[in-house]
Amino acid sequence: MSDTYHHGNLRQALIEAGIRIINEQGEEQLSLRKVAAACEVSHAAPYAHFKDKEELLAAMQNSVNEQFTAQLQRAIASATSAEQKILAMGRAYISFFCHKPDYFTFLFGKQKLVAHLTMDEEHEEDYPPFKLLKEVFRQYLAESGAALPPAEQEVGLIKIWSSVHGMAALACMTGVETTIDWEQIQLQ
Amino acid sequence: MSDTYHHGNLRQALIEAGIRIINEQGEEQLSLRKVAAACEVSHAAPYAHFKDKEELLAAMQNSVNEQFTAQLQRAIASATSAEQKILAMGRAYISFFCHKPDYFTFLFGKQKLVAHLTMDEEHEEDYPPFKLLKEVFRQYLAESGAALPPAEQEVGLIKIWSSVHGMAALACMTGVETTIDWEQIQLQ
DNA sequence: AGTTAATCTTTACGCTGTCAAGATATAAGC
DNA sequence: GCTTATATCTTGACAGCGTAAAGATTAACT
Repeated sequence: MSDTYHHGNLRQALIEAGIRIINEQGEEQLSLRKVAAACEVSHAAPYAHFKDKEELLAAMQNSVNEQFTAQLQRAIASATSAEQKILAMGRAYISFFCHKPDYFTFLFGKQKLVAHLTMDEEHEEDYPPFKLLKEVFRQYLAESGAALPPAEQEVGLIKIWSSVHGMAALACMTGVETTIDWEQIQLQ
Repeated sequence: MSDTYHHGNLRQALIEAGIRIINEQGEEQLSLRKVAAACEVSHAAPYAHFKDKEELLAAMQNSVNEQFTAQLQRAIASATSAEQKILAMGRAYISFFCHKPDYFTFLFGKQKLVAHLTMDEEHEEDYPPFKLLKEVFRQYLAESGAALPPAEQEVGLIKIWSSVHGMAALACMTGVETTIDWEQIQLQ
């Protein structure tokens, strides 16, 4: 009878409503029923699009990860040398979470990252931001000319990601992102 | 009537049962009612000792943090020079979470760390592991003799903590703690 | 037009955190 | 020693949660 029995694009609306709730009320306040209500839909409607609450959360994380990856890509594109690309990417990585600290816990809170910490192969299923770093680091190795043994290459890769991710974590956990200019801290 | 109407030390028992549940079933499976049941006590009994679920969680985190800090202190005590103390502490930091990855999310999942990232003052309320690092880093600066300007000291402090914490995060998130010997990776 | 599949609603269930009221054990005061 | 008070624990209740089943509504296809 009603002209809006079908929502039209409920799946996407649920994802966006969920992200909005996280930004406005925090992740702890997020519930399937609230997300459904925000879309003006019954509390069981989401089950037509997601088998689980977990599956909705995964879709939301995918969406946020796309924003994150896009920001990293823009930073890389804006730099010329491979070394500058790495530094720009690190700054963008930290900057992203300084502006949205809630996203840090949301993306990394329940561990599930796939990342082969080796330089030898390509792994399609690797976490996209990590794949980006690996690409740029490969360029850096080629550009610098030094033929490092594989073990040292992997250590270098881990060191860069660790310090960048660690700085983002510290900024978000300590809440001092406003008093310290993290992006200005030299990475190497 | 019953000889065990009063538990004796329910508060501590609840804390330990909660930590046990996290280790055996994961943090997501933890509920106040399960913790109470594990202590063979009614579901509302915890409210005589904790105003909230959050307050019980905070007490559990305190307990885990004490184990963590104790391990760091042992590592520091086992080294001679300040430089070795820093390296030993970093390895212990990473080692702690490699052996208990669930503790990483549990301790750092909901951001709340207090840490004044400056070298000039003492702050009693700072996160204990951070206070330890600050102490040892101060020793290191004195030992190395180089009189760095305060800004560079603080950057050094942040860099060390970031890379160590970041490595622990990566180890826990990627689940490769078994294939990579994180403790062997040189920190500096 | 009639069938099928996708989408959404309604209803129901068990689990959760929390509160209020009452029961019971310990401690304190006389 | 008895009473009183306080801390501790139980019972019962409530709203909110995730989820499943059954039915209603719409869209798509033949």
